[in-house]
Amino acid sequence: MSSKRTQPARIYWTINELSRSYDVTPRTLRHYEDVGLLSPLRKGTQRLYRERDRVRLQLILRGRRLGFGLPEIQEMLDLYDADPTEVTQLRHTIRRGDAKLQELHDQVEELKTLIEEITELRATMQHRLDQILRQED
Amino acid sequence: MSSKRTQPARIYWTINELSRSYDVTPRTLRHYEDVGLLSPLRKGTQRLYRERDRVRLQLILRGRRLGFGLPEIQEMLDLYDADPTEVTQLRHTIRRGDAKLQELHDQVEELKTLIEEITELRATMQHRLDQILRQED
DNA sequence: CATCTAATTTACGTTAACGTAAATTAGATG
DNA sequence: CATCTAATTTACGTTAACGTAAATTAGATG
Repeated sequence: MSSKRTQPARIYWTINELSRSYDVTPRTLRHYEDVGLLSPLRKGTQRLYRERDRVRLQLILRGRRLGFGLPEIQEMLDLYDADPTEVTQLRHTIRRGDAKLQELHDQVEELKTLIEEITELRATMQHRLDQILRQED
Repeated sequence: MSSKRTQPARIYWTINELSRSYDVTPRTLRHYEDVGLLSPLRKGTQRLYRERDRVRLQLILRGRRLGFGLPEIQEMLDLYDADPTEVTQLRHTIRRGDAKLQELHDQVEELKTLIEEITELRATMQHRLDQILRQED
């Protein structure tokens, strides 16, 4: 098992640094904070994002690419925040994790079905194309 | 190869019949028509949905479950409407189908990664829970 | 101290995907 | 013909996820 706890190259990022490296606007980062997805530190009035915020942002953006809404992304991020000393919390969080996993598996299945259908459609069109081109000779 | 062209049980559905069987409101069906996703016949002023509209509606609703927007769903539906006698159209549609397939494959990969992460998180929480319960004895 | 620059807050604007209410119409039925 | 019922159109409303503009602030620099 490879050890975790590798030193991150940096400790703090400003809003502009973080927004540039993930190709989002500062406004987007502030919005994610407004709805509770991120919670950077403050140095006076300025936001300071830590490694934790960076990781969360990556999860958020992947969630968006996958078509999830921010509330649903929130639910998934919450899974990472269960107090590991509280039996009740652990039990509940495991249950919700299982439910989410079920949904995600279903979604993979639907995506695969869609891929199959388009693949078959593609093949049909290719055959038609080949037929036409052969007739032209 | 099983023959296609099975007789559908019915030929026409009204907007209420269709909306009930797919658990959407009539307004939703009208909206999909407004944006060009469906195009039912008219008997006077009344809409008549055919088998084709039913199939399209299924594709639309699956697209929505997968998190796609209506314009993106439109693109995918367009793949089914290429004129199979036009070489140029076939070529273009095959290309766009391939591009879409690439995106869908990427999306499956991201989903699988997400599933793996949550699965591992679940395992970690289960271990913590087991530890705590053992200590209580 | 004056001037930049990066960041901030406030607040109104926009797009997508319908919801909802109101007024109208077309057949079916007694 | 009167009355229902299922549909229709019109048009304004709502939520999500930010965009955008304006006014303000906090350090950094000459």
